[in-house]
This record gives sequence, C-alpha cells and structure tokens, in this order.
Amino acid sequence: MTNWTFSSEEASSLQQELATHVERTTQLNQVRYIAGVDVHIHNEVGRAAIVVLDFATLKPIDVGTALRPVTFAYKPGLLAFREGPIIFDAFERLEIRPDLLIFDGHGIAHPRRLGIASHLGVMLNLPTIGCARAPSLGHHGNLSKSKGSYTLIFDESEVIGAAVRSHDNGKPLYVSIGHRVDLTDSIKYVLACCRDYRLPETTRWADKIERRVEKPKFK
DNA sequence: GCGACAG
DNA sequence: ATCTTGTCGC
Repeated sequence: MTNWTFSSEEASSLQQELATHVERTTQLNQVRYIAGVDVHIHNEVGRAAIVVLDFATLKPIDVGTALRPVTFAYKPGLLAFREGPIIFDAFERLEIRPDLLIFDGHGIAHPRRLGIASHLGVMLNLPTIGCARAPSLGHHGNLSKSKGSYTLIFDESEVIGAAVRSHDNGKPLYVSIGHRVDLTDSIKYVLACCRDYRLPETTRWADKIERRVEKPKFK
C-alpha cells in the first residue's frame, strides 16, 4: 500500500478512477481533533509530520512523523505519488485519530480533480481539505486585503476552490475541497486554524526547532 | 507548438 | 521546494 511504483500514465489514470470516489459535501459531526500534514524533502529524503490539534484550543496533542527516501520524482499534478507514501507512514504513528486533516497542497483544484488532499482523503477514508500556497488551475477575481476575505476560483464554469486571505495584507491561501467537506466548511476550518497566524514569526520559530523524527511527549 | 499544473 | 531584501502591521 505504501509501495507506489507507477508510471506517470498509470498514476494519471489511477487519479481518474479515485476521483470518482471524492465526496464534496460535508459529512462532519463534530471536529474535536484537526490535523495539519506536511512533507519536507531534501536530497530525495523525505520527512513527514502530521500534527493533531485539539480544535477548541488549537494546542497540539499528538504528532506522527516519518523519515524515508522518496522515489517518485515531482511532476505537476502527481504530488500525491511523491509525498503520499511517507504521509501514510506518519499517519500510522498517530495515537489520536483526527476528525479532519488539512494538507499542504490542493484538493479538487487539480486537473483530474484529485490533488493530494483528495487522494489521501479517499485512501484514508477521512475528511480532508486542500490548502496550497500557490494556485494551480482556474482563475479568480480580486479579493480584499483584509483577513477572512475570499473569492471563488473557477475552472471554466466549475467552482474548484477559493483564494483565501488568512491574514491582513498577506498572500492568499488556495483552499479547495479534499474529501467529505464542502467548500464553505473548508474555508471556515482553514481560517479557524489561522487564528493567530503570522508567517514571519512562524518561520523564525521554525528555524529554532531542531529537526527530529522522535515522537515528542505531550503528557 | 506553447503554456500551464501544488511540492 | 529553494533564496534575499525591503517594507509594513501590530
């Protein structure tokens, strides 16, 4: 399951098949635990982290990490095949199962409507949101500079996501449905997690944190 | 043929 | 993803 050895053509057709299983309506009861997912790759060695937060307080309560070489080269539209396997490794190390996961990448805002958030959402059978820092497909109008504003992204006549201002005067985030969440809720949960978001401060703190693959203790 | 299409 | 500098808001 985590040994993905596909050609680009096979990967692409698998996406078309999996895309038929994506559900674009919200099926969330209560979100008690929400998780952020990201992968860092250096010299073809990947490090993945899934941080589970208590949604009420946004305090971290669990983390799953993984370290392994990546094999699939990056190709636009096929990010899930590069980062997916190591994300599964990290997910298996979680002790607390999140109700909702936010990915660093697109959901249905994707050529075959199956970005990494949708792909992993279907495979994990969990609600997911795509939250990318750069747009992929589609076009959108202007959005105001104030935090919380957003504008829909269209591909032809289809709404595939929204450009969302997560903080005043900052670069927008590109939010899209991953799986089992509608766009309105996707935007809502992303903004809720950006409650005190400030990129420069986040970066400064991140620089001070020693990279580690051991599981921190929260108790 | 050219451009676009996360990380 | 990466790299660098300047600018602005709080």
